[in-house]
Amino acid sequence: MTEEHLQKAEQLLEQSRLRKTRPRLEILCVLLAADSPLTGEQIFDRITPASVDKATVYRTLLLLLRHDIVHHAYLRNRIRHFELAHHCKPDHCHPHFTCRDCGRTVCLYQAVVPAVQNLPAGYLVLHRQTRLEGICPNCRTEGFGDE
Amino acid sequence: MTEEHLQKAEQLLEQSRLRKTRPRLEILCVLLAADSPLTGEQIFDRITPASVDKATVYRTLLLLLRHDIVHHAYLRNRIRHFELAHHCKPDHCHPHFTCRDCGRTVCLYQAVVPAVQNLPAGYLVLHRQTRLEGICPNCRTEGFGDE
DNA sequence: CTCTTTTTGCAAATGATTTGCAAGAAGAAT
DNA sequence: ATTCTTCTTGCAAATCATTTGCAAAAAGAG
Repeated sequence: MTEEHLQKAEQLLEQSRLRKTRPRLEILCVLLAADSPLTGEQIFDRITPASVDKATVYRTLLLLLRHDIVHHAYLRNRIRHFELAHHCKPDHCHPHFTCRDCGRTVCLYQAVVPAVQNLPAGYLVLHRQTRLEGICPNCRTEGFGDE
Repeated sequence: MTEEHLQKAEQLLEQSRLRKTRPRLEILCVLLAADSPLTGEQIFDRITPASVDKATVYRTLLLLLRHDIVHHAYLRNRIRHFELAHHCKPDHCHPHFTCRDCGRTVCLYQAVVPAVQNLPAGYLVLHRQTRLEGICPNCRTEGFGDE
């Protein structure tokens, strides 16, 4: 929990006029330090041990979700993953790539998702989400070792 | 459970060399008759009452998933939705549209999803999934009534 | 510093999905 | 058709992520 993250966390709460409490700051700092979406459990584990209850973690994530400070996605299984909404445009999130080999998920911030073509008339799209599945660069090169 | 669906269901099981059992046929018929992805619970409810155990429904769906006869997606909440893989190409499913108003999800079979642009080098994409959220034509026109 | 309103911790509840296990079908072999 | 072996099912109980009730504790206003 660096000083820089802490300040950013406070700023995020201020912007939404939310009280600055210990659990909220802890959770935001964890998310600020993360480089991929995390589950509630993972967030709980990364918080200063036992300083925040798990129920509070989930409750807080729901709050942050309502204030659009974090976004969530179901990446692989039925477990929800959370990440800061930083890199998301109002109408769509960056795509998520999940590796079938190592199971890791990465956010592809720089990738561009073109609009869906040939949409039937009458649908108003407010939000888009793209999930990619495959083999990550890491796992692809690893195979070469023993062939 | 029409005769036509029953035949199609048997055919699907044959193709994967799976035993034709009562629960499997029932479940496939439900999915063949559905026009949108269904949850395990919904499938259970639509089956001839009490003829199949709920655990069997889930177990069977997992089996069909492994044989690529059905696909699944998390559409709104943590609940899994299942549908026949019929309309899916090997590398991607049709997009799903979920209405924020009525909550219904529809499959947009005719929509075209362009490939993601500017993907970082080294990623091998095997599967794509697109989720759209917004207002459906039905809910959009409904608003005009009382304004 | 007091007071009012939110939040939190703790424990227990939920609810979708899984799993263990013995009884019951499917399909192959006889 | 009957037997046999293997795969499936039903039932009940277990999981596990997530929620919820409630009284105690903290935040921020006055």
